[in-house]
Amino acid sequence: MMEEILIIEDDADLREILKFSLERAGYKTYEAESAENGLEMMNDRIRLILLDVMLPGMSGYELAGVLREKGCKMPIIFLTARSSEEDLLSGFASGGDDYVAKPFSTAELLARIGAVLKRSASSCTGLVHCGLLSVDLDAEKVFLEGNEVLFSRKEYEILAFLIQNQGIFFTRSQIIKALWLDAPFVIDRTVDVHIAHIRSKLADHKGLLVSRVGFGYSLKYEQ
Amino acid sequence: MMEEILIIEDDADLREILKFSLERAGYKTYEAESAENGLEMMNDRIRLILLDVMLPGMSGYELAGVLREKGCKMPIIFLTARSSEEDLLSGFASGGDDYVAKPFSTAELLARIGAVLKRSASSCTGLVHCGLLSVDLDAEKVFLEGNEVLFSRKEYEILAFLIQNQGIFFTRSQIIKALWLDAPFVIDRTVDVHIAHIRSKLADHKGLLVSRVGFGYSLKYEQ
DNA sequence: AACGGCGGTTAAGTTTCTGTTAAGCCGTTG
DNA sequence: CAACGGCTTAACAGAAACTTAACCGCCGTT
Repeated sequence: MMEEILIIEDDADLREILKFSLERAGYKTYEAESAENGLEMMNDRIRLILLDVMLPGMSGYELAGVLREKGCKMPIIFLTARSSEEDLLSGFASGGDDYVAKPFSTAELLARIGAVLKRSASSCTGLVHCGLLSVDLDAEKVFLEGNEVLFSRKEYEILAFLIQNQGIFFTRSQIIKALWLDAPFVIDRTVDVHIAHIRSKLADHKGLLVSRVGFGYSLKYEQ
Repeated sequence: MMEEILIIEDDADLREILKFSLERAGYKTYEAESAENGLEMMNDRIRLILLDVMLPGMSGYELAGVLREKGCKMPIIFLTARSSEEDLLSGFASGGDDYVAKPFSTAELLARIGAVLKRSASSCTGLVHCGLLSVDLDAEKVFLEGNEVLFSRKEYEILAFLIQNQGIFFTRSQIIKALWLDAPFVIDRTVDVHIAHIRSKLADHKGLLVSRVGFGYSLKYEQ
């Protein structure tokens, strides 16, 4: 599934560079040359807005304010020529998620986009999702395709830990340090066994719980 | 991943307003009504503390002192009545801290929070770039043009080492001394092989990883 | 033109890591 | 007391990674 990004930038050259870089990185892009134009192109498929602050007519900040007032929580990355503190402040004040000063490197921008998208993907409730797997951290329950699945305590703790840090790999030692607060002298293999049990309960979704030699285990929803 | 903020404020109304504003701005909040209470709620997920200076029992300043003594470097934003004690504050304001005088606007507070969080994040950011290559030192992930590329552990260690010392050449022996802490008797050629693997994964960006006779290997972004 | 030093690559052997099953231990429950 | 479930360790086959050795090619020197 391709992430869609709206670029709002009046400089045609920069817009073209952004479009090219983002599409090469696998994003689908929409382009607008003004805030008004961008507002029209808004739709709920768009996952992120790259927003120039200096635009003819309505400024980027104003647009951000309008969007937030409309209840639109989409993440915004502001592009600005000036790197003064004021810009940063007003960018955040209008609810922006990040801020990149021109000139910026493509790699930096891509990295920020990745970070912002990832951040916005994980929600703030006690319910955490990873594909068709959901964990209710408050009730300490696990659901697979909407049906509750029972896990033992240690299995649950590992699963909850991993799903709260999706996409990051943890070695057995790290998992033990994090979860075996009372008995930090447990053998690495103990984790393996719990992982095996978790996997068997994940049934058709074993693929969510991956391992990488030298890096450990991670819960990740791909594709 | 959502930023978590601890609010320590004894006025229930103000606490509620803060909670509401921060959560609307996308932060997760914890609330405490006293310094002692706040100390209990401390955990290392919390990225920022909003701390009233006038609290029943232990004051905000005292709490800050206790936290700093415990080696806790978390940024703190003090909330204080306008008239008083700015000298005292300015002494404290070193090291990522800030203060906001009551009454304050939500926008101002959010801006300050954003600035402080950004400052504390960028001061120790785990993201290092070299051209279109990025390495996330925290998540131990490598990105090429924004797409993740998988490296084995040794490959990753070498790449991370080189990108953190961009532009400097390291001989095979130096690399071995730095990275093979457990087995410093490894043959030089081992490094060559890992370098070859890394290069093949760098695809169109092999040019970033250069070698110089007699000097060794280096990661450098030119032009 | 032959040689030797050096870097790059490939292929193989060896080691380490992973997934799984089985079994022992312990506290709880009936 | 026996049965049970959960946690932990042990053991082993298969997979992945690491290391070594050997080979190829480049380049400067003789």
